[in-house]
Amino acid sequence: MKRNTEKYRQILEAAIRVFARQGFHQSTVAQVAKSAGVADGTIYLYFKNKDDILFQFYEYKARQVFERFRRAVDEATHAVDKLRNLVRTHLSEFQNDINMAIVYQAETHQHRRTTQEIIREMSKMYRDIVTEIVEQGQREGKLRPDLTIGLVMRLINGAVNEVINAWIHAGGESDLVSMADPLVELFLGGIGKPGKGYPEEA
Amino acid sequence: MKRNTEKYRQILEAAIRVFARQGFHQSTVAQVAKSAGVADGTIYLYFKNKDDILFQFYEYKARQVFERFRRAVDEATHAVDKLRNLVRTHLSEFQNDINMAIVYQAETHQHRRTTQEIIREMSKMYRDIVTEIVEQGQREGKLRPDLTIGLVMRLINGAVNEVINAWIHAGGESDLVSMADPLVELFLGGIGKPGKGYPEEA
Amino acid sequence: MKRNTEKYRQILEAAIRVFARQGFHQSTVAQVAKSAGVADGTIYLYFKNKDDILFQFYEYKARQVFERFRRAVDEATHAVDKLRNLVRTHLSEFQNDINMAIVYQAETHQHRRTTQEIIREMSKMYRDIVTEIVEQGQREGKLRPDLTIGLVMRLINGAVNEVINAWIHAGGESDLVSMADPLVELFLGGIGKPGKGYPEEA
Amino acid sequence: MKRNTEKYRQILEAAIRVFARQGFHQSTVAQVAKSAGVADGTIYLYFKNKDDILFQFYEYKARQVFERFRRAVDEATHAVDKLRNLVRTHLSEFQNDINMAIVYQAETHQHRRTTQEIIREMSKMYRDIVTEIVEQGQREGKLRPDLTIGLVMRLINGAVNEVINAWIHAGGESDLVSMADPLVELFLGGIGKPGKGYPEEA
DNA sequence: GATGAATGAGAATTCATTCAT
DNA sequence: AATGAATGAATTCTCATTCAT
Repeated sequence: MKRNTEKYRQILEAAIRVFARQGFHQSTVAQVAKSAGVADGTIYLYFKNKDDILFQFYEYKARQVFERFRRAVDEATHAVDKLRNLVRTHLSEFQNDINMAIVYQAETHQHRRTTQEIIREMSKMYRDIVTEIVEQGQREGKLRPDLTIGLVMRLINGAVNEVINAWIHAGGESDLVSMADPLVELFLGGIGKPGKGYPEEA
Repeated sequence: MKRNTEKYRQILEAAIRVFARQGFHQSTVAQVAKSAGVADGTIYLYFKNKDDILFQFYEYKARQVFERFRRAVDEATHAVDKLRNLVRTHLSEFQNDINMAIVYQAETHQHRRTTQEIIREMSKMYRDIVTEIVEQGQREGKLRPDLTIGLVMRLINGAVNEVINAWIHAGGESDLVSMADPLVELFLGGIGKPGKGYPEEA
Repeated sequence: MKRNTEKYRQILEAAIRVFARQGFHQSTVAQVAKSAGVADGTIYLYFKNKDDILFQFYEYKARQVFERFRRAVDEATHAVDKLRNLVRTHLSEFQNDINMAIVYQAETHQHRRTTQEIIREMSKMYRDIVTEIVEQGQREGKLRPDLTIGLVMRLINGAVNEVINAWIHAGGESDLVSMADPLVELFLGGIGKPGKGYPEEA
Repeated sequence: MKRNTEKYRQILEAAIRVFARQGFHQSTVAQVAKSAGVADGTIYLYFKNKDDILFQFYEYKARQVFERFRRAVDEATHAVDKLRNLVRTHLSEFQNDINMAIVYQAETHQHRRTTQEIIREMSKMYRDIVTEIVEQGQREGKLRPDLTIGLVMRLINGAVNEVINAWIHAGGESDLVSMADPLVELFLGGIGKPGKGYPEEA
């Protein structure tokens, strides 16, 4: 069960390619093997079973992505810049690897026992980042003081995910990253006309 | 292939129950039959095949829900109230039928040929509603004039979906509808502190 | 289990139609019922089960045909005329009812327990007719005295069946009966050139 | 989908055995697998599906037989000897492999889409052989000059098939090949008494 | 380590037959 | 007698997984 070998990576990438095209369930181990250029049995030298491939996808690919979110956020000083970095990185990472994006979006909502734990962990990572940004932003006086962290996280993550989904559905052609700044402005300012009672009175 | 009979409804509800618990793919027709209290073969008197059950779920259940969104929105006069009704109804419909919610959230991201068309149709319905709200809100001077409809739709739909997902993951115990107003306020006012440069200058 | 009623005949005819188009096995009882304009369950008021429909086909249709062979043969006085009548009637009966012809030719070679007995019986009828013709023909000095009855029967029946098969394969358009006299001449005279050593020396 | 392997042959032979005993339709893939001593799934490594087994039977077994007809005919110089070789080989090939004989006779009259093409092809092969024999025989002055090829082919093929069928029904015990020469004499001389008006005047 | 042939459990689906109405 | 909805046994086929080479 060697990880970090060239063949491990080769199989995992092939799997993501195949899963992206057909969905995890519609894909067969034989297809993954063929796409990876190895024999069917070889898969089992690197992965416990088919489910484990998906698990490793989260463990090895998705986790990496989330760690880059962390790093991107850390590169900024102010909360609003951190937020901008978060959204930008989120979009650019998914744009850079559309197969990863497709698999992530499609399989994350299936309540699989195998992946439940790690998905929860990544969700927590995201929440931690947003929490940090919100609290710092409030200290900096840049964000409203009455925010519910959980709700803000859902607002941000939900909207970004939805933008990614739309991009996938459209074929992944357009420039996803260019949506980052408009999105952030929307997060910050909302859709209500300023000075019209929303939401200063809240 | 009788629709609208008692047995049809009975099987469809059973299927949703089973799919919600195990996911569509992990569920067998035999399980659905057992849960519906009918013989395996009976399923095929009402549904073309297993995929057709999922299709009918969208056609018969989800479509109904989206039509209720439409009606709820139509009951309000002003754009902001329409938005509030949309979000409230969205949350309350899903809260009222958690199995429907689970199946909808889990299966909508799978790019199944069978369901693609109807999902796209519902997505369009949603976009039409948001478009109407935004345009009216702008005419009323309540919403910012520089909004990109697509982005606003993703903001709203994405955030609401994410809230629903979190609720599902938490076991569906809490009161989902109570999140409606806070969410709407967030949409309208954003998270930025008013008067701090976001986004009045835009 | 009423026979000889109008509905019995109606179902049997429908069955033959359906079996002719699709083969016995590929046909479903539901298709037969539909083609007969009755409910599925009604079939079982007239036939024990699906196999019984095929059995009744032989019992009621094919047997009738073979009895007409008998009668046609009896109408002639001389052996050669009897033979001619046999072949003519054989061809004309099958030409008159192509569905019967198709089902008979297709299903007779399947060694079904249900139909074995009656097929054997009809085979015996045929052999009796041929035996009679041959023996009479020999007494009349018109047929060679050294014939093996079994072989003659196979020659005649086999050739006639083959002609019918070819006709079916060709779509049943051409005039089958017109092959009768040429066939009989072939039976009588063979394909060898007379006086060239065949088969007088044998 | 490896052909020409030992296991391929093993499964095909087992299938023919099972089909001969029960008929193609009455046989299950599981029975074939068991009879071949392999697992059910193994069948599908060598055959596309159940129908393909029957197709391969024609492609690999029956075609071989027909090619032996060709070769046997080519070994003779004179038309009548060619005819004799054809009939002898036909009977001896079927006698040598009674299971093949049973399956061939039983399934050839079912108008299956899968096998239609190859059966037609073999039928054409047979017709070509007969045509060649007849034309050569006429040139040699040994066969009547007024023969209809199609009819002659049906006479020969039909009679031979009928002889084979009778042999199968009788349990395949008797010596089939010994019927060859009597059959050929019958073909050549017919059943009519020479000099009695059949068919010298034609 | 790598292979890929073989396995056999498991699932979808069909359809002859029954039986309450 | 007639119906046709319901049944569930039976069958084909798939595919994750194993293991001898």
